[in-house]
Amino acid sequence: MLSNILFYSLDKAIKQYRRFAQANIDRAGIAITIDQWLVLRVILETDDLTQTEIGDRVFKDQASVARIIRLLTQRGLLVAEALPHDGRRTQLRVTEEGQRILDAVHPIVLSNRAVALQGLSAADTALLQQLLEQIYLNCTPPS
Amino acid sequence: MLSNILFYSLDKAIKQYRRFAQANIDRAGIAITIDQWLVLRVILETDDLTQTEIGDRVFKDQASVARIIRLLTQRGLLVAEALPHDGRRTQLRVTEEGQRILDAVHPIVLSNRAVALQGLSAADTALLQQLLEQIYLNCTPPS
DNA sequence: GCATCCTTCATGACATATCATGCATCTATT
DNA sequence: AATAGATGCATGATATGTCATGAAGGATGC
Repeated sequence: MLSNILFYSLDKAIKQYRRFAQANIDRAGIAITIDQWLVLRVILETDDLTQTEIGDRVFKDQASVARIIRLLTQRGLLVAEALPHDGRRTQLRVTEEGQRILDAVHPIVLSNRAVALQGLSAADTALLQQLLEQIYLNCTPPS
Repeated sequence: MLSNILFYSLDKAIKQYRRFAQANIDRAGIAITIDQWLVLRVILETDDLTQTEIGDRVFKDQASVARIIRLLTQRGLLVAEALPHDGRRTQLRVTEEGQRILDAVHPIVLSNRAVALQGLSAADTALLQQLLEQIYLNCTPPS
C-alpha cells in the first residue's frame, strides 16, 4: 500500500500544505505564488546574492530562480540595476510594491503555519525537523 | 532564518529525496521518471481506475495524470483499449515492456528508501508518518 | 424521447523543476 | 596582455502542478 510508505506521506503532506497556503494567499486577493514570495523574501533579507546563492537558500536551482526573478521584475516587485564592478551581475532590490506584498503575505503565512501545526507539540516539531534533516543528509552525496 | 521553519525542512527533505531517487534510476540506465513510475505502478495493481481515481492515489490532479498516461502510452509502457460499456473511458494495461521497467526499478526504490531512512528507528518513522498525517489533515478543508 | 446534469478525458495557459548549453565576464596563470 | 578556467545569467527542451474549459458520453427526471 502506498499509504504505508513514508515518502508518500511526506509528498502528500507538503503538497497539501502548499495548496492550503496558496489558496489562503489567493483568497486574500494577493497575486503572488509561494515560490515567488520565498525568493522575494530572501532578496529583501540579503540583496547581494547571486542566483545560485538564492537557489541554495530556497532549495531551487539557478534556472528556476532566474525565471522567478524575471517574473518578479516584470510585475514590478523587484528591480535590477547593473553593478559597476562586475558586469555579469545585477543588484536586486525589492520595490515598494514588493515590500507591500511581503507585508500583506506575512500574517497569512504565520497563520498558515499555525493551522497546519495544530495538535503538534514543540517537542513533536523539533523531532520532526531533526528527522527530516537526517533524511536530507542521507540523500545528499558527500561532496 | 528559513532553516528553522518546519515547512522549509519538509520541502528540502522531499526534494532531496526525489533528486536522489531519480539520480539512482537514471544511473541504472532506466528511462522513466519517478512520477511516471508511480502512476504505472498504480495501474498495474488496479487497472480499472479513472484518471481522477489514479490521481487520488498518487496525490496528483487529473490533468497531470492524463499527461503522464499519454507519455507512458507513447513510450509503449501502457496500452489503452476502448471499453464497450462506457465510451468515455479506456481500459489501461501495462505492457511487457512496462512490466520489465517496473521490475527493474523495484530494487532501486527499495534501496533508495533504505538509504534515505538510515539512522531512523521504526518508532521514528512511525511517529514521523503520524505527524505528517496530522499536518495533512490540518491543511485539508472539511468536505 | 428529451433536456439537464454529472462524469471522463483532453488540452490550453501559466508557473515551476531539471538538465544542458550558450554567452558574457571575471580571475588566475603565465 | 593573452589565454584558460571559473562564474553569472539566460534560455531551450521536457516533465509536472494547477486551474479552467471544452467535448463527448452517460444517468436521471420529466
